[in-house]
Amino acid sequence: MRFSKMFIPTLREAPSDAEAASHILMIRGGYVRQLAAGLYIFLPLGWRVLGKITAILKEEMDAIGAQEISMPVLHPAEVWQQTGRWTAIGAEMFRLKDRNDRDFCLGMTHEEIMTWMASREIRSYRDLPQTWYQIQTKLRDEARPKSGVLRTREFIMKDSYSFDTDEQGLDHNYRLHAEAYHRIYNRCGVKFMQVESDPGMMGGGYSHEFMAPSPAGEDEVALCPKCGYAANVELASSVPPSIADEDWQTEELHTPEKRTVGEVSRFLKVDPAYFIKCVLMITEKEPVLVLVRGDQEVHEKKLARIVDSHRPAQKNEVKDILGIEAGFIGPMGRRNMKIIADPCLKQGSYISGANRQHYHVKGIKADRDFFAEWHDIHIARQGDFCAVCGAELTVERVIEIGNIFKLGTKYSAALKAVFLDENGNEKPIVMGSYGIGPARIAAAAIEQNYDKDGIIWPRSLAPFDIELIPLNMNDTATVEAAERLYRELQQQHIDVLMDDRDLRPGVKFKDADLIGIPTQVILGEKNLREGLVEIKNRKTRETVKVNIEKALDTICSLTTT
RNA sequence: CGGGGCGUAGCGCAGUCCGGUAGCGCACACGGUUCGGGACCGUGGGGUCGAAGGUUCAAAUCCUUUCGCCCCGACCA
Repeated sequence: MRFSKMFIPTLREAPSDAEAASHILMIRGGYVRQLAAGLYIFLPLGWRVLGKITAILKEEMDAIGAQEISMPVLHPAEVWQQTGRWTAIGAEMFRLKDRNDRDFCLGMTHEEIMTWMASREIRSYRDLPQTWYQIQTKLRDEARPKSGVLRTREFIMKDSYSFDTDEQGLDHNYRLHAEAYHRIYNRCGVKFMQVESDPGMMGGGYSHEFMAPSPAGEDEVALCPKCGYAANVELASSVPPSIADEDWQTEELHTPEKRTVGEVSRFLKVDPAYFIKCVLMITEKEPVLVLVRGDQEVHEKKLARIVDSHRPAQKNEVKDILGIEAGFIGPMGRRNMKIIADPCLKQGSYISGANRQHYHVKGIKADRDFFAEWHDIHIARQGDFCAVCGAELTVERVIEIGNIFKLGTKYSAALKAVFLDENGNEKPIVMGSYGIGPARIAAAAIEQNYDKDGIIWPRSLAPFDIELIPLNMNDTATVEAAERLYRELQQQHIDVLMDDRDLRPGVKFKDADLIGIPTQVILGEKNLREGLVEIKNRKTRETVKVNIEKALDTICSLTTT
């Protein structure tokens, strides 16, 4: 490809509304343009990168026996109504009506439609197992699209779905997918880890996420360096650092106008870890008192798994329900109320609200002064200890680049996707679903590999294998040498971009670094007179001069390793 | 959905407080000099100042409404 013919609108300056490195560089490098919030156009370079990724996805999916198909993006409401997700999912689903006033939605994912297909055609255990996948557009009306291509309202996803007769079959397909994902990320050159995750709205009991470590990520994972425990902090269990047991007598303390743990802690000069943080939550059934240690915080998702939907009580609700202002509520004596407490409060003696205006109580002990249901509900933090082996956990920020779910029979039961087993018994198909976002892989690859001058693509994702840079387009010798090398490289099926623009060398160098093709071949007048060209590594900036006759071989050996 | 910020030429910005009819850099076009890390000189084109309404002799600037975009939070397969 000739640079002069290709649409590569590079930008000298970063757009003011971009923050993440991948966002800035994809725009500056002419890879993408934004149409509206969360809607991106992939320009030729960007589309080539996605093409590289989807090619890898197809190879690895095909290799585990998955079959590529393609499903509509426009879905009739009925199918989603049958699984209950038409109502379970809120504003995040794009909904519309056709001319006959029939309800439709735009597909956020394809469990429903895949299962619908299976329900129509799968009859017998002999038809199973099956794995179907597609690389296709999803639409979600995200509350907050952000970070360029990382969180968008429309995006391409590789989604596969496995159909099995039993749990063993599902286990097998789940494992095959996990292994394929490992190969995919390795081939794409992104650093990643597999962690336990919350299945959330997908339902089913078991799922993992694949995470690319990056400060630009939106998720956090807790990792144990010793035993390898790895989980999204949404569900990671951890043991907070223990505190010395204080043998306090129960006593009320006057704490005028001191309401938060921080305020009372400073006022009494006692570490926040010796407090019980006490929050009133309103659930559908009843108000619930939620307790964590003063230095910890409640994790909404962990709590949601126990009490379902809930919200913090308003100030006036606290007063109505507990009869005391929010700053002074405590667990003591609240026998006829549901209390959920974090297990780290079982031991020790604590300070909390006295249920009396401007007073706190010191010396509160579990199972004496209050009685609770014990659940891990605190947010796992750096410095907490592993619940499995006791080693110190680290917490890292990550980009979610894939997930795998064991769905079980949730969708097949709802949509009557059933088969007859060997004994003629009707059973629901056992399903799994598996997603990967190619644009997120591309963004993660950039977040993990860039410098001040631009992108540094892993070879497997780069839009071209090499960039040829003839410096002076007015020098016949340069142009002839470049054209010859260009032809020869193409004959070797090496993807080559030749910057044949009649521009100053500086501009070409800057653009080349920005675009980030891993190998640059520089043809300068002086070197050519000695029969030499330069081969430069974008990442290390190391340059070797080689004889032009040997350039082809050298480049070939670079691009194949 | 709550909080904050920003909408002025393709991009980055100034001008808004204090009203007087729009400017800078880059990019673009043409001419010339240049040519190994985003050159220089000259000439030139390009803007309903996000939109609507209002105040005023006069609005990018003041007031009201509205739309869009970004960031933080909530939410999120």
